[in-house]
Amino acid sequence: MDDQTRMLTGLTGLAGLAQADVGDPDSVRKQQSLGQPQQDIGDILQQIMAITDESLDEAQARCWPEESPAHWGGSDDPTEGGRAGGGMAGGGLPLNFQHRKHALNCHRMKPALFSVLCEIKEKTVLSIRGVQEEDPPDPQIMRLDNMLLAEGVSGPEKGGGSAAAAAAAAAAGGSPTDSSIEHSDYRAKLAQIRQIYHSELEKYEQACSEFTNHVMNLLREQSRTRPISPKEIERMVAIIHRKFSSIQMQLKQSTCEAVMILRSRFLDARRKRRNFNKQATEVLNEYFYSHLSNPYPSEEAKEELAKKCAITVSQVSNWFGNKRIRYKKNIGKFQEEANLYAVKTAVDAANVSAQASQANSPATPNSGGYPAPCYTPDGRL
DNA sequence: TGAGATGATTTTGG
DNA sequence: CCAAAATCATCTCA
Repeated sequence: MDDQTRMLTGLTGLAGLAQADVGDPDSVRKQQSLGQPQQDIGDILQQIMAITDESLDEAQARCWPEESPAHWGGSDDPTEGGRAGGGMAGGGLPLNFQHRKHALNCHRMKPALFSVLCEIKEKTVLSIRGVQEEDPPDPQIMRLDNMLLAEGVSGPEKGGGSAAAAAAAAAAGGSPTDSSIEHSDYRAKLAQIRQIYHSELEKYEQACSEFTNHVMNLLREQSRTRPISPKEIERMVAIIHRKFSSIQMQLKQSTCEAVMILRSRFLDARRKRRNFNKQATEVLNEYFYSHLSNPYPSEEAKEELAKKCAITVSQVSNWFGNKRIRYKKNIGKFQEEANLYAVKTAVDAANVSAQASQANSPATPNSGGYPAPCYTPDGRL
């Protein structure tokens, strides 16, 4: 960078240009001390301007001086280039394009000029572009990442996945035997998804790094002939990564969808609903009808019932919720059942041998609770 | 195979 | 937040 600043002090025209284009106050100061190589710089600058002013066709045409040798003159005199750039494009030039290019490349001022051009470019084009290209971590992709991690698709090999699945299975509250069968099935499918996901991800990553390398090499190569700063290359790499990450997001999205479908297929409790066994229903009904005036078992009662029926507490709650609403909705339909359990309870309580009774008197609402059938303690209705 | 039963989940209301 | 009510999805059985 030292070289560069030293060189800058001599850049009469360029400093002006930089100031005009970029508004860099420093360049004003820098142009005040003029060194010896002023002539050379002016010359090179003119040449550069001439090149940029030329159309591609003109430049190409000049690569072949033998086609119009008379046109080119023969002078190597640097003062020849002292005219305005625009004029050069129209009139005869002292050097053909390749010669000029070579001369420029070999010139000792070239690195300094190049870095100045890079700087100007950076400050104009790139800064404008940079405004809309800030990339905060995409919330969408973060969400997808989190979900994939939680489902055990990404992240550590087995631990996360089976733990999450086990937790889900436990939450679903199925019976241990068939849940383990379905569980292994689920795990197999999840592993399949996981494998596909990882292989695709690897493919994308490989393609991304290959492409990035390719572009970087290309830009490095080009940076020998046109002003490309390392920062610009960096920026390009960032752009490529953004593009690839948007592709990755699609992969993640579809993986998430696949996992969700799998989950709903295997782990949605409704999909593997089993009716409670007869004994369990009996226990629950017994409790319900014997507490018909207040069919709301306490937490302890629920736990007790859950244990007796080999189901979970929340299943007991569900059962009572369903039972209450369905009983209330259609008392008539449950009358027979109510009587049956009423008899049963009464008999148990009185500890006397009961005789079956087919009477079905209409239920009468009891105080504040659910309508209950009438019965006497000895089992007669 | 379809209607009703039933367990689970979601929505609603206090 | 809890229970009621509505709804869903599956099971059972004629």
